[in-house]
Amino acid sequence: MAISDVARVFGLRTSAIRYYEQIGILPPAMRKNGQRRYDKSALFCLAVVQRARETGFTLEEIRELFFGFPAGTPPPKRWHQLSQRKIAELRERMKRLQLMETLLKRVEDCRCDALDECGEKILRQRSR
Amino acid sequence: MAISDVARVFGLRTSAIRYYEQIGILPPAMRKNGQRRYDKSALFCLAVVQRARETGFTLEEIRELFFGFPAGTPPPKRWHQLSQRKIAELRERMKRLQLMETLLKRVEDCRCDALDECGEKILRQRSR
DNA sequence: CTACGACTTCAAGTCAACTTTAAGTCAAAG
DNA sequence: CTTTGACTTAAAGTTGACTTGAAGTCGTAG
Repeated sequence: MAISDVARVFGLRTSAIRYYEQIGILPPAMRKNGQRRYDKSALFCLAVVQRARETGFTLEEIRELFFGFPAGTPPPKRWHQLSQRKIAELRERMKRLQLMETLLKRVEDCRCDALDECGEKILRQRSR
Repeated sequence: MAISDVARVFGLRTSAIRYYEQIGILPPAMRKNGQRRYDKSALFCLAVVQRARETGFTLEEIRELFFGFPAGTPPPKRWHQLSQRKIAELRERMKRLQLMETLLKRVEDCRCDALDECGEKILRQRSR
């Protein structure tokens, strides 16, 4: 499989795939006339990367998933460890979104005649 | 009020305040010996900016809030219009977080012996 | 032979929202 | 007079995850 095919299958740009290889989260691809060719195990690897991205892991965390454990550490243990941190992070982000929602609703109650007045009210509220 | 006082009151760095001024979402501050001095109305303005940031608005959207409407447009109308877009965006982000949560939970069911196997399963699942 | 399309590398650019740095000004304190 | 500390500016750097651009290589079709 050529890089453009892989890109199509995974919905990625070829540049992204090269980038993943460059930063070392994909192993160097086999070459045919200097061009990358991908076999099943390369696809499996990329599938893991993509799933991890969808799950919210950063590329750095994905590197950790692959290389941050003693060789032979089983995947469940790896995933679990990374998940712990991620779930906490997720909760934080949920809270943040909920705060934003609350503030958005409060915005709808604005009856001010000028933006200065908004600022005044915000400061008054905050100092209490 | 000097810039450092304003920064302390608002929990911002002075550099952030200068930056806001630079990009035009804060009006040029009055000067005393070349140094910025802030009066009430400047504080009100910054309060609006900060509240909008907390609410999830980008600096670009805040610029819109201040300058993207015909002069004299009352704040409620301004806020409302921006809120509409933002609420939709918020829903998208919530959905994304919920997907991440789902995927995180699924990760916990991993029983694979090697990461390659994870990739294989992901691809099998996806093709169905 | 040449043109084409797809690939290659490496460096640099992009985005948002700031921060950091370098070099300079100023007023008050010692 | 000099030092100190807070301020000033403009420009460059930061972050993460890529993308884009320039310049070059390859195999194939005409």
